[in-house]
Amino acid sequence: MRLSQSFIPTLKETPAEAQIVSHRLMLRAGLVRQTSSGIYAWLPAGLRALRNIERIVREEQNRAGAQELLMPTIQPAELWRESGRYEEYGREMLRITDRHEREMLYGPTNEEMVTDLARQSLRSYRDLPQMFYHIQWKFRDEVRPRFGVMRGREFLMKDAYSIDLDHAGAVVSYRRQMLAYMRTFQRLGLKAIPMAADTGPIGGELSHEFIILAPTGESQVYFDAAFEEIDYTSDALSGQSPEELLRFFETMTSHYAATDEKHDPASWERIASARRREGRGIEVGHIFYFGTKYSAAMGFSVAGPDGRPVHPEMGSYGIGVSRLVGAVIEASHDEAGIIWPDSVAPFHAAILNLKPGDPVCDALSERIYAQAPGSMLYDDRQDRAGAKFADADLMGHPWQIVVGPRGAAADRVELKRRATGERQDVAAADALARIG
RNA sequence: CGGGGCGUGGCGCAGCCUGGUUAGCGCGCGUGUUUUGGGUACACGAGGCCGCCGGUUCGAAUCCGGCCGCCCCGACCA
Repeated sequence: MRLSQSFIPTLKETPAEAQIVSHRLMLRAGLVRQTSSGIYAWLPAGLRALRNIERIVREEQNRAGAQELLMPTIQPAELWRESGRYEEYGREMLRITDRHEREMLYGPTNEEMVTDLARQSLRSYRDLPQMFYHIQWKFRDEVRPRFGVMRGREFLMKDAYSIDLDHAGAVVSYRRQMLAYMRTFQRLGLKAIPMAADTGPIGGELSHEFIILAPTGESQVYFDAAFEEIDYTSDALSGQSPEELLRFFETMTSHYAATDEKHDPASWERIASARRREGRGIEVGHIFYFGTKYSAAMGFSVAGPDGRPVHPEMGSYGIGVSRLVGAVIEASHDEAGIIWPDSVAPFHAAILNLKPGDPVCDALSERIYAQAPGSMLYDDRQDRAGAKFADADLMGHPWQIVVGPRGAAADRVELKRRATGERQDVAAADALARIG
């Protein structure tokens, strides 16, 4: 993408409404613009980051055996009356009436709809297990939206649903999702900690929330260093047989991890002090096992092996995809701007042409850009070098390829790694190979 | 929902208390010159129904009332 022709409106000053660092940087780097309280438009660079996160979430869901589908944003109130949540959910649910006076709602989650789809077509225990997911916009009419996309009213969420014949099967599905979550967050460059959690309005008996570490997180968290040491993407964890999943789950739940509300100093003291870790955390995912809560309430049953009807055991698994864009920035930034992990960055590298109009600089910049126009942002603006450096740091590209008159004459460019600030002078021909 | 605050060119703000001539400053934007490896300097210029509606007044950005929007703290959440 050529910056001179792109809609990436960066800001030198911070808009007054933005309080936390990710919100400020998202506005300043031209990733999003607010259209109403808690509702945002995603601009080209922001959308690219959002799509990258979405892609990783999708790959890990597929790997976990979940099938992607896409359910609507608007749902009929009737379904929610069946489960009893239409009344329960309260003002947080955005209710809509269509022209025929039918009551509808903008979905805050999809348990009812999944159960309805399942009961229409799943009739036998032979049809189970099933695991579905979709990545769809949700709406929760928060009393007080804040923190930019981290706590918006409209947000993009991955929600998955497991349907198993019995408790044993449901627990395997639950563990499978837990592993997918750890892999997903690791690939996003985040340190994630699973913590036992309350089940809230979704209900159920087994639940974990996933907290990622960020210096500006909302809550204090305490955990065992073990969580930092496991490579969740390793082959050892790729088999996913029930036995392997059990071992994994036991590892996850055997180590201490708690938010400050549930922190137990006595247990904490029992951990070797060198292994104690604490920090600030942001919740980015939540998984629930809720058994037959919806299948029973909504009359979803399948024929069991003995011919008798059985209510399947279900679970649901959410990841706040749009929230993660903010969360990644909270976890990775400095005074100058965003520091994107390679896997999330809207652009892998920016080419900074320090002297546009100079035939040598232009030719060299164009030559590099032509090699990978899809993954690079070419700063071809008629602007001062300082402005380009500042914008590139703000936008957080993992790499900057600096093309200046001095180096270009010798066919050399400077590579800057955003995360470390490290610079190296390399032959132009080697530049792309060096940055992967 | 309880408590607090704010709406003035694209962004950040001043002016409002103590109504009165062309509504101001910085940044950004445009043109020209200048500068050329970390937001250059100078000059000229464009851009505003002062959130909306109503009231008071000879006169309202300024005073009064209502409405709308946005932000912060708290309770609540992916």
